Amino acid sequence: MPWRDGTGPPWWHGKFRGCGYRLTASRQAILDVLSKTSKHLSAEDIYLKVHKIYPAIGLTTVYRTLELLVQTGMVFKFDFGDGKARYELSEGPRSIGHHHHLVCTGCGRIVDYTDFIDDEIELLNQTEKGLSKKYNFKITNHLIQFYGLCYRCQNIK
Amino acid sequence: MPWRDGTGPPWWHGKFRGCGYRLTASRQAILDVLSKTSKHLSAEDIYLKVHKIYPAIGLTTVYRTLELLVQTGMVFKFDFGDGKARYELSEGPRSIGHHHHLVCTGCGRIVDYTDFIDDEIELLNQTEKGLSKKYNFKITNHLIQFYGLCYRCQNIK
DNA sequence: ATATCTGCAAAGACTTTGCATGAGA
DNA sequence: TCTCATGCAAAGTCTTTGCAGATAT
Repeated sequence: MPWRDGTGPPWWHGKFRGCGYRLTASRQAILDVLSKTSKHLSAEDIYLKVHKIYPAIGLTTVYRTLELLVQTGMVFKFDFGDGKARYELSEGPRSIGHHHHLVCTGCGRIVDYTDFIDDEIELLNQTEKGLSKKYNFKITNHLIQFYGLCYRCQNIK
Repeated sequence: MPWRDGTGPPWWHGKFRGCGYRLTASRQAILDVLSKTSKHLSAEDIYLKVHKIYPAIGLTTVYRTLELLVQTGMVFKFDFGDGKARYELSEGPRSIGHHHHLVCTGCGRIVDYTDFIDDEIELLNQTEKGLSKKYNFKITNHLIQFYGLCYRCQNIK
């Protein structure tokens, strides 16, 4: 199974092996799309993109694969309030690509920001530790979003 | 219009007047339920509760009212990943009742916590300020949730 | 070989919309 | 009075499920 960039098997292979799941062409293609994208894709977005490189795939498989990926923690599922779920490859809460979201409640525009991530992460670590202990949770992820009006939407009406 | 506890008109009256919306019995009843509840109600939960004190109401009105309340910022809408939206009376990000959520991805249980709110709020204020400036957003709210497994779900399987 | 995965079609769940009636200011 | 609000029923969207055939290991 050749990797198009010659860098060897993607990091997610181990994950699949370990869990006893099969790494099929569909799943490969979905992960491929997710790993190369500009984020915030809905299930249908993903379906359409994957369909181009792997036309045999069905929307059902996309949903089923995403569910699997979310459960194994490889993908994070977001809700920005527009009725459809969005998916992003999860690189772990402390990895380079980690970011939080700023959502415009007027037009739905989403800004990824990383500006304050360091301070935020530091605080989140503490909070996480405290919460784990107090409530006996094993915390795996967090979600931080700010809501407001973008420049355009502030000036409408 | 008598208030059952004799404390005078609820704080939301002004809100309605100011926006030109009518304060109808349905809306009153919905706000009433929201203001007295143990939180995290879905639209249907609210419908059922309101229906008891105001049987003429329809589910449609609940949805329409909630949309209105969310838009005016009086209510906050949450998604905990179980397919239905949840609603909470918003008391403002710095008010007494403000809390964040800890969500069990195993069983869906939700814990409200306030333990670390003060530190979190302080950081959030700074972040908010920075984001507002940099991205030209008028920020009105934020969402913080931690995800993980509760004690029970950690020990299953 | 065999347990897992997939596509299609149909069902399911939550939410929104159209329209005529009813109610607040 | 006149606009805004409501209920009912129907439609809309996103997502999940059933099942027979295909596939990975």
